Amino acid sequence: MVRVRFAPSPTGYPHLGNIRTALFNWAFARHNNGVFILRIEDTDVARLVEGAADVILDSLRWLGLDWDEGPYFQSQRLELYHKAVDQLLKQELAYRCYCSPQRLESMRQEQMKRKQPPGYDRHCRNLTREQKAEMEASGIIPVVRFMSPLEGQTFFNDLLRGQIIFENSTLDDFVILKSDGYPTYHLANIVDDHEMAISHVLRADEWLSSAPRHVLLYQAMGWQPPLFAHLPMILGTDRSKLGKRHGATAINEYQEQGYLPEAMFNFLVLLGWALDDKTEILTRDEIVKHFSLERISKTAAVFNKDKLDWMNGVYLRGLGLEEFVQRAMPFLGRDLPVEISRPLDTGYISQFMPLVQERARTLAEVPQLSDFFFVEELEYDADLLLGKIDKAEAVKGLQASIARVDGLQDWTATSLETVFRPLAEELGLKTGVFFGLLRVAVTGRTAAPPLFQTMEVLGRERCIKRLKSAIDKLER
RNA sequence: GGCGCAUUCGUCUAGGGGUUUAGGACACCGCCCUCUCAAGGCGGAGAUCACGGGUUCGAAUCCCGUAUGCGCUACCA
Repeated sequence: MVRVRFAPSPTGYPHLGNIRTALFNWAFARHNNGVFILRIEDTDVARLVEGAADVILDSLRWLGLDWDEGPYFQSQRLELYHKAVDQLLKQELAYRCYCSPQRLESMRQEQMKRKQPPGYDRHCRNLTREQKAEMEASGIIPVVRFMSPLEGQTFFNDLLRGQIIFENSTLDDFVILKSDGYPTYHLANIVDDHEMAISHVLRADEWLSSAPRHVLLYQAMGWQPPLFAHLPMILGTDRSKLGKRHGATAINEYQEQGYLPEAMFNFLVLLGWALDDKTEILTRDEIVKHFSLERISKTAAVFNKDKLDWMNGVYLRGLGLEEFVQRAMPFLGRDLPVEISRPLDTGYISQFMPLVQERARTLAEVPQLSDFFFVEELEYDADLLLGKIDKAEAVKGLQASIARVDGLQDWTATSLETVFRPLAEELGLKTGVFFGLLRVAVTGRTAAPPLFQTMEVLGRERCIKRLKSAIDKLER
């Protein structure tokens, strides 16, 4: 039975890398009809970020990474860890350490200065009974350290990278229980993974170095360790570990920026995993069907926003009109100028959304792509009207247009086109130039959806008003 | 500094000894379509597969070194 877990710590908002790890775990579980467990590793009271756990849960829900068990909170399972610590203490596989943070700090400084590998000097490892009693009496609250073997090797088989071997002499006596009574990651992690019968630990590469500690702890507890696979990391553009200085990294920011969860899902799975030599767009079902550890790459991946944008556009265009409108609505409400009265008219919006849908790469672009459909007064620089023609020609063209269109029988894209094409010729203007003039007059910009379709949606009244206002602008 | 992992176009990747003149995608450039933009179609440029040694009839693919990058080296996860 495959049982995997995603075990984030609520010390910050989940970034792309965290979520990609969650995604791989989820996909692995679903592919194997296994169980996906969510566990919040909130053992660092000092760095805990208010609300982070909720953001983590929301982000997972947003991407549809549903969990079968949990969320468990380690802060509510302290007895479990204390029990393990007691066992290790009793077996003399761990010991209390009374060293002050100051002593540890100066020890490290000294080691650095001498270019020695930093690590706990095992000062408290061999305290005499009397010394221990003395320390206890002094009122110092100790930490508990694991008694690492001084020689030999610790090894395990990483599912992705093969046999990994560490010299025990390079390991120090790491802390397993802090003085505030909370366990460290290392201890809590192995206790819970054992307790929850985790079969595979799929976690980021950054944990590889501490894996031998975990193996040692499993051995000390007399437990069978799970299988390990250390996943490649996701790096920033500068190839370093993802962090705040890389701009938007928290997954919820992408939601706010108008990325579709299904696009994000697809994009993220391809950061470190590939189906074959050409498939880029995969449905969630296809991913579940084909996902396998063997096809996970071993090298860290740089996050490429351009490709995400492209992929999001693909998904956006694949949406049905109604679906697209529904998804775009919150963004229109949020970003359209405040003067535009709400609630927005869905019927009207649905008329031009097909035009916008083809052009948007994110939902957040929808408002700026379509604001001229809403706004009463267009604001633009009159010079835009004068692309390749002079003022007189422009005014003449606009006046002729108004005259021609004022009494037009039916106001549709096709009928408008049959009016304006000949008019361009009459005016001696290339269609590109003439239509460009009209486009600016009607939309206030040089790049917009097809002119006549736009005019049809805008309606006669509004179009004529805008043509007139363009003349005003020129003559002002 | 020590330990560990990694190294194929700018980026994401395919490749698991001969089928490779190293394939695809994003981005980039050009052409087509076209009222602009976008989308789409076609084409192009872009990787001496980090480097150096082996093994082999034959290596991007296996082995060993070197270099570089990243990670860890906390009473953080």
